[in-house]
Amino acid sequence: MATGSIQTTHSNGSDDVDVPDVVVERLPLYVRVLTALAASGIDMVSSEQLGDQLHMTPAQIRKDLSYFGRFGKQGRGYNVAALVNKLKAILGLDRSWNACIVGMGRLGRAIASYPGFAPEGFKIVAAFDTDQSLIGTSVDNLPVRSLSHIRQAVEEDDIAIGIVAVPAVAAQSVIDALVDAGIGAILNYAPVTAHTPDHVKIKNIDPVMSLQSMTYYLKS
Amino acid sequence: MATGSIQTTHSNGSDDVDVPDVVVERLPLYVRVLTALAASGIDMVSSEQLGDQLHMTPAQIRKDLSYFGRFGKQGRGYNVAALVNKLKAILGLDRSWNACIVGMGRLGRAIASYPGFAPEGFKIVAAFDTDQSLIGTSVDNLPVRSLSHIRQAVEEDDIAIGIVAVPAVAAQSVIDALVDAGIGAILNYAPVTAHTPDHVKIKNIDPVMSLQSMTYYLKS
DNA sequence: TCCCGATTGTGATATAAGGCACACACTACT
DNA sequence: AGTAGTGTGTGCCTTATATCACAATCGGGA
Repeated sequence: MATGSIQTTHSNGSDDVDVPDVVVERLPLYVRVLTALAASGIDMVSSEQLGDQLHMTPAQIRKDLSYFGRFGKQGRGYNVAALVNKLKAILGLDRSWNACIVGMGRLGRAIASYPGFAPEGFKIVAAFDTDQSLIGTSVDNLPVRSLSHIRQAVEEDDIAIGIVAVPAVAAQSVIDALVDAGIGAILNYAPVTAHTPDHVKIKNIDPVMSLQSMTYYLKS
Repeated sequence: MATGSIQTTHSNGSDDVDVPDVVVERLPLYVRVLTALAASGIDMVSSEQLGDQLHMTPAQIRKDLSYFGRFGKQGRGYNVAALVNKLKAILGLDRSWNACIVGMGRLGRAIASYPGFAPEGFKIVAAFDTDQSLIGTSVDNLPVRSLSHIRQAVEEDDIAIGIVAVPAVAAQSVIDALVDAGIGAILNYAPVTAHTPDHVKIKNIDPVMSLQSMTYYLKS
């Protein structure tokens, strides 16, 4: 089970082992504030300043960063531009990624035309559905194809990410198909607890569930 | 800081203290699978069966439930219908909740016309924007009003939840306005780390950030 | 009625995450 | 060059979360 692990803290190169998921999930947050700081002309920042912005303790930020190297200078803090570049490289955000959407109903179309992905390097290059009346149509110049073409498309277009926007009942089989086609990560909008093999990351977007847990605190 | 807390495990009534957030966040998951089980005619379920479906250990499910009471029977498991009702009551899902949307751009309109909220008891009863060219228009029979009317609307329409779909730069001030108007929970779609006072829950929906953390595992 | 197989609820234990606090490093100023 | 001030990186401790494992309890069949 638990692998005896040494946290080698080399300053360069990619990580050696076992960075906790929670840490990885915070990195995009750091990238975001750092990018904003850079845009406003700030070029040096301390973990305390970052902590103020993010409502975290400075120690947590320093420790998170220390999983990947030594990026700061004592007495000075972090160079904003350098750190943002390092973090982007660590996250693999120094390149662009191709994604496909499965499910071109109302939700899928909204996602396809969401303008927030492209500027961050996520390109939606293919769209699939099983509904014959949708296949052949286009959404924002993106032709909707039959789901049966997915395997071929993943290879040809180097698609690493699948976005699932199908009804709950269809979700697991679509996810299986994506996994089978060789996709590496899935963003799932369907309200189901889907299963993937360990080598395929999956994250769920579920506004209803978010609301359903917040009401607990409302019914004071 | 930490309140010396006794975990009173009364079977009835609402909780007394301090249930961890992680536990509350899992409850909607339980509600969902239990509802599905009920729909397929199953009326008794064990923690092991639930664990299989949700990919969790049975012990975790039992312990989560034990924060709120004793719902199972030894040797038999849980009565599906009874448990789902209990959990819904605990989460405050045995009633409906009114919500408003702020920001009626592309994203706000997509959220407003998303058909998934109403069946779960979340009613979007008001929409706001600051853009004069949007105010007065309607989205799915929902009139878009000036943000300056928010306080009045929250009181008159008993709005407990605010959904934020404005650009990043405007988000914090909109959130402040919602807090000020007396809202109790916020679902934030803007890509910012927003701050609220302790008594106002906030949850973020951010597909881009989800993608940005998954790429870490892709860049093998 | 009594016993057997099943499954809960929960104290105790293990693991994971977070925070503290300080030695060390770097800059600037005299 | 020496010194004061600042802020990192990290060992150690605290807190939070997950899991184990077992006594207590239930229903059903002999």
